[in-house]
Amino acid sequence: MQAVETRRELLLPIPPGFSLSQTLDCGQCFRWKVQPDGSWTGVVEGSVFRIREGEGCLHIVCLSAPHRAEGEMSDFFRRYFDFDTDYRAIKTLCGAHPALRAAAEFAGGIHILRQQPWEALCTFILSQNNNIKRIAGLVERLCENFGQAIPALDGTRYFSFPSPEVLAPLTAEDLAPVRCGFRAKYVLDAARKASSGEIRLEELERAPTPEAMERLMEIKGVGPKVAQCALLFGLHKLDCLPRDVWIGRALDALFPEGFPEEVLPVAGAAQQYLFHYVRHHPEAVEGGK
DNA sequence: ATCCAGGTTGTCC
DNA sequence: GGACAACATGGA
Repeated sequence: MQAVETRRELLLPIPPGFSLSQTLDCGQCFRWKVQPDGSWTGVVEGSVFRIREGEGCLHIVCLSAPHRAEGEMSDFFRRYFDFDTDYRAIKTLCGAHPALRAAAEFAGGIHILRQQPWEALCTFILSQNNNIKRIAGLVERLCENFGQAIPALDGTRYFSFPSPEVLAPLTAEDLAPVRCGFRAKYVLDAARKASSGEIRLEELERAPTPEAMERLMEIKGVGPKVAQCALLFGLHKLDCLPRDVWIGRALDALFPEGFPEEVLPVAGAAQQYLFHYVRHHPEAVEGGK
């Protein structure tokens, strides 16, 4: 089946196993909201979209002024949703390990999104020592206060994610309305280093993961976990295995001998299955509770 | 009221 | 090197 596209709408066939709701609600992104009818609305790279899954397709509507030319939306979303990566192969790798197999069976509809590097870095700086619900609130207020308003068809106010250049000159007091507490100074340091070119996020894609991590950790408030999240979700480095409290518990309980070596190259995806699984089955890693 | 959340920093040893 | 409190905020 082929993608069907007009200037504002797109019917995009989905690969087997993909799940829109799992992908948008697994803690890798914070700007998609589920609507009462089950569709999702969100802002990606300055445009507003509404998406629903059905009949083996993604039904995508652009609610803002289309930024892409005719025919370009399908390539854009194929890439955003990572439809060209073979997740079946990843799940086959996971299948050799009972715990990973269970996680992959439960959460195997997840794809690792290709988010903007700056947005991924910034949102995961805000994520530290925080819960997903509140992270989403911080991100929303950051965008409302410092992003650009985007006119949309549905009468709702949407905002772009603020660029490093917009944030760099601000002070921690300026960020008060975001209510992100001690994280404000971290966001500002990241914005300054990204906007000055001291750290060029896009160029880190070429660097090996350990080297890219070292660069990112030059930013105040960026440690190994946030760096790995920025690389996994913003630069699609699938070998990253960010270790938060949930994943830490899961790894301790399920892989005391260490994470299976043959899965390491795609540990980021496997990790995301695990994360989604233990969030819904905390008893599976009982002991840490 | 105390604990916890997709952690990191600064300060002790 | 490792251990540990402190850090803002808000929900359970």
